[in-house]
Amino acid sequence: MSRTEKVRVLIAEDQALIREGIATLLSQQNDDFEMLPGAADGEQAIEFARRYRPDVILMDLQMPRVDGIAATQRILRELPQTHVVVLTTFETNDLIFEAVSAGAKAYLLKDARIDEIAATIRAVINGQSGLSPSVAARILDEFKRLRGPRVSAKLPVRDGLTARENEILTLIVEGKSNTEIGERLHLAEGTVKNYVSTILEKCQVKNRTELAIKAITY
Amino acid sequence: MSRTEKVRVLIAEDQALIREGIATLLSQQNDDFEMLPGAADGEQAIEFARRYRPDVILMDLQMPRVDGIAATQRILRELPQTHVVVLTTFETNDLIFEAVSAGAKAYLLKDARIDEIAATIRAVINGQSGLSPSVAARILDEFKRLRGPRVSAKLPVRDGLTARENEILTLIVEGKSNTEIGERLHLAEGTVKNYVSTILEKCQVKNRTELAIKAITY
DNA sequence: AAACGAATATGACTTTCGTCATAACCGATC
DNA sequence: GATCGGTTATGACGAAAGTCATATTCGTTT
Repeated sequence: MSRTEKVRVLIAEDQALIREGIATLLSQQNDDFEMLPGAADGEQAIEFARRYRPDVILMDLQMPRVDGIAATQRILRELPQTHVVVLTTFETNDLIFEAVSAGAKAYLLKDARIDEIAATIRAVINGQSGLSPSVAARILDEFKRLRGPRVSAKLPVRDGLTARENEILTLIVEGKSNTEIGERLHLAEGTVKNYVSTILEKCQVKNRTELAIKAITY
Repeated sequence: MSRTEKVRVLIAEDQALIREGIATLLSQQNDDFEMLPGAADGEQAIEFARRYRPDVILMDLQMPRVDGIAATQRILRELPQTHVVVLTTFETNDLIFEAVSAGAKAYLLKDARIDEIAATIRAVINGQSGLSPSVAARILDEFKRLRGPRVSAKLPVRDGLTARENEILTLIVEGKSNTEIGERLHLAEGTVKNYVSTILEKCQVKNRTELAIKAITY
C-alpha cells in the first residue's frame, strides 16, 4: 500500500526526555512521519487523539492520571481507525494481554531499535502487526491455552464441493479478493475466478457476497 | 544467552531446491548453525528428528505423506525440547492457529529474508518467538476474540451509520447487487455505489463481502 | 491401450463493483 | 441571512468479479 500523505504519529509517554528523543529519532528515520505534539499522560493522549486524529499512537503503559491501557480503550472506542502501538519497558502477561484486548496492534519493548519502531509503525498502517520476540512467546503460550486441546483439526467439508473448491470458499468467507486467493494458493487470477464461478453455480447463488453469507449461515 | 555448541538445524521441506537453498544460505549466514540432512516430507522429518535430535526444525506445512502440522505434533510429543519454526507460503487463519496449537514457536512466511530466519532461530533457542507481521495480526485478532470482550470492542457496523446507509447495508447482507438495491430504494446505481463506498470506509473493510461477513458476525 | 469423466488450470471477454469529484438540500449556528 | 457540516444524490472511470471456451492431468472403465 502506498500512501500519499505522511503518517501522523502521536507519542504518549510521561518522561519528556524519552518522548522528545523518540520523536526526534523517528523524524530523522524517515521523512514520511509527521510527529504531532507529545502527550505527557493518558488524559492528554485522549485529548490530543481527538484533536489531531493521528494515524498511529506510540503508547507508553505506565503514565499518570490515566494509564496507557485505559487510554487505548477510550481512544479506540471513539476513533477506531487509529492504530495503537504499545512501547513500554514492562512485559508482564497481564499488561500484554490487556493491551492486546484493548486493541493495541503491536507491543514493543523499549529496548527496540528505532528502525524496528519505524518498521512496526509502517506495518500497523498496512493492517499488519508487530510483537517483540519475547512478547510473541507469551502471546502464543496464552493463545494455545485459550484454544484448548484440539481434537479434530479437520474442517467440515461442504458437501458437493471438491477439496480445492473448499479451500477457495474458505478464503472467500474471509473476505479475500480473487488476486489474494490466487497468491495464497499459487493460482492465476483467472483460475480462481473460474473456481468461484463453479462454486457459485453449485451453491445456487449469484455472487460471492451471497456465497459468503450462505456459507456462514448454513 | 550464549551457547558454546552449534545450533543444530533440520529443514523439512518437500521442494529440494528451496530446501538446499535455505540450508546453504543459513550456513553462510553464520557459522554457528550446523545444518542436518534435509527431510523431504513429514514422515522423514519425524524420522530425522528422532535420529539427529535437532535444536530447531524449519518446518514447511504442505508436504507429502504427513503434513507439517501433524509432524510437529508427533515430534513435540516425543521430543518436547525441540523448537519448531514454521516456514510456509500459506497464511490462512486455520493453518496459523493449528500450527501454533501444535506447538510451533514461530511462524514465518517464505518471503522472509534469510537474516530474519536466522534471527528467529536464535530467538526460539532463547525461549522467545517470532511472527511475520501479517501473521501476528491474525494471531492478535483471534486472541482478542478468544479472550472475549473486555470492555465493548463494538465496531461501528450498525452504529455510526445513517438511516439510509443502514437500509443499504441490510440489502447488501441479503446479497443484493447495486442495481437491485437501486431499484428497491429508487436510487441511481451510482448513488448506491457511493453509499457502499461510504459504508465500507466507516466499517473499515475492503469490499462488500467482508462487509456482509462483519455485519452478520458482529 | 484406448476412452472417459472428474478435477484442475488458464486467458479473453463482459458485467459489476468501488472511488472520486461534484452538487443540491437542510438544519444549526453565528 | 450567510455560512457551515452532514446527509443525500449523481455519473465518469479504473479495478475487480464473473462467464465461457478450452486444455491438461489422472484415475477408472471398457
